[in-house]
Amino acid sequence: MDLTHLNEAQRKAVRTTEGRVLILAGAGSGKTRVLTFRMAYLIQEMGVSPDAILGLTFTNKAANEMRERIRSMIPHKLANRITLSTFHSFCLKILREDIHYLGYTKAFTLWDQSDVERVVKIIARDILGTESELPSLKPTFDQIAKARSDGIKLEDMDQVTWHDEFSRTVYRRLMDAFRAFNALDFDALLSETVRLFETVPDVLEKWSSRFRYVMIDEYQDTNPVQFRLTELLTQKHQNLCVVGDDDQSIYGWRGASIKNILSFQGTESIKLEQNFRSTGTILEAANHVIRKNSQRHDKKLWSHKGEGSKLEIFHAPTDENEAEAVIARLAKMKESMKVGWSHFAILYRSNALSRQFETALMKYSWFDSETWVRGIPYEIFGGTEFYERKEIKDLLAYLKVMVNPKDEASLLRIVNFPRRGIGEGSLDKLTNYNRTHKLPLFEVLKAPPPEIEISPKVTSAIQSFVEMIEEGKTRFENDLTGSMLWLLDQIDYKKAIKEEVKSEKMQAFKWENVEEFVSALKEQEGKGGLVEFLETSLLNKESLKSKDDKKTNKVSLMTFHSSKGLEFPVCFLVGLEDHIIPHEKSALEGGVEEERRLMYVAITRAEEKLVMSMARTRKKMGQEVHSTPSRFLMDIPKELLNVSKWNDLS
DNA sequence: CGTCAGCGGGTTTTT
DNA sequence: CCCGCTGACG
Repeated sequence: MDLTHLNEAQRKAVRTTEGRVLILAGAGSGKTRVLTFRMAYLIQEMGVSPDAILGLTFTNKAANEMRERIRSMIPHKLANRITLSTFHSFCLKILREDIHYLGYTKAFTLWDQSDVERVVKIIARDILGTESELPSLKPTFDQIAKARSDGIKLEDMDQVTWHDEFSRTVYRRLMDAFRAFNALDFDALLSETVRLFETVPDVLEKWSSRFRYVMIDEYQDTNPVQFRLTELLTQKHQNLCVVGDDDQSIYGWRGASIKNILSFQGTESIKLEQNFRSTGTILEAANHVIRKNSQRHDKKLWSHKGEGSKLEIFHAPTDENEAEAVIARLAKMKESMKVGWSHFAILYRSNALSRQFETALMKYSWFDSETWVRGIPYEIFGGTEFYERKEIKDLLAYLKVMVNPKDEASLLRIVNFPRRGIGEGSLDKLTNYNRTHKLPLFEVLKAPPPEIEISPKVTSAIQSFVEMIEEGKTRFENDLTGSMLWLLDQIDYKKAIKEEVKSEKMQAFKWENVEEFVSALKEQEGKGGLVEFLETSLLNKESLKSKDDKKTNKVSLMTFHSSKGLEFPVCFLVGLEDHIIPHEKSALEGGVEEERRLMYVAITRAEEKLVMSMARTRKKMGQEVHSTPSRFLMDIPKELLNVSKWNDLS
């Protein structure tokens, strides 16, 4: 295999196939390239069967990208046999095969955050009784989320310092609910797989003997449960290659444990420090910012691209001025560089900052082939995802109930939406009954026991609801799209939207989403049934989003977090003020190191030019506040900077 | 049972 | 300032 186009460190990483290998891959150092070469090398040079190789990533995008690259290197037939998926899809695959050992059935459904929150609320109300006021559940959610991503088991719960007994009880009952409702959420996919491996040795034996070579991407983002999972999976063959960059660990607040990469017990450690993305000046600035951190593997990025231009920085009087100045510079650069809008990205710490840049982009007029155009095309990445939208979740809930009638979170979501006269009073009686008798709610709806007092009106509403679900179940088995149209008609969803939101614009938007949902379903037609559709819509949201937004001629707007892994010729880092970055809330809990890494991630997105900006006063939650430049800017040597006046474009 | 006003809460979100 | 949820009313 030809490895001559790799540098020395990359070659070493590809050739070191045995044992526990740590590859510290700096930003833009060709990490994906190394991983794919390594897989191809294992197959072609070491004679390893592709069936014995497992590659785990965090995103579908990364998994797909790797698959594509591998397919260009080795025969498709071989490439397709490599198991290359996200942690979550991989666990799903295992659980669909073996979850019966844990008391679920294979038809289990997936819950998203809102389903879990709904159930936690029910549990909380049940514990506290209907009379007392429901306290804010946020601390409880946070505690439970932390315990779950740390993989604290129920029997070990004493180890946790619980804020109060309440959270502990909720946690226990949430875990019971998963089993009772035959449902799992994202965290449970991982933790139940670990539990399965730990309690059923045969299952662990089956999966761990199959994968002789395991590779983990973005290892700095793994949480303790994922750590445990990979350790279990590789304990037999001990060939584990982890790739990551501790300097880009920015998801600690979500449970990721930077310790996993900092104290990885390996037989070999390789650093990739040559950067193929950015100019020397950009890298030097980045190096200066990150080296102040104490908890890190020492690394220093360098590149062959030459020094490049200095980093531009300016300080505007107000946030509005800042946005206007950024857009004016952006437009001017586009003109002089003769490039498309997609060469530019505007990156910010938090979503709230995007507004003024949107406004400025929409207001800006520019000259395009002999005509004046008002508004620069842009796209906001992140934001409310398609599948997070209420109308989509409602429809998903209908489908989930048809697949798994035990799924009470989904059932409660739709039993009276759109309104069909099954009010809270009647529902309370029904849920009380089903909980005391330990029956699935849907069974109770099917045959409401006579001792429950419900009006005939409500009874008949329940009956027709049940009949509709039952009929839908049969319909969806043969035809997805047609059945969906039938369902939309049955529940008169168009009318429901009209009643829900006033503005016609919003109604049209929501209906468009529904139509998009139907076409997503159409695409699934022939590829699989409802179960598969529900899986992709929850675990692979990206693939079902409208595809036309790729490679379009638009300016990209996104948070520092969402920009990880991406690159743009020109990046504008905006709102670089103390309290924004480092964020005031992170500063308190010693999270400043993570904020610094976030700043580092943002800087290293730029290939050619980097422009940084801030404002002296900013509107924050309706109020004017004064702000000062980010302390991280002080770590960039003056000679790398070109300080300009905010309103001076020359 | 359904509607609307008034209140609390607002950092980041790969799956 | 802007949102979603709760709880008091019609």
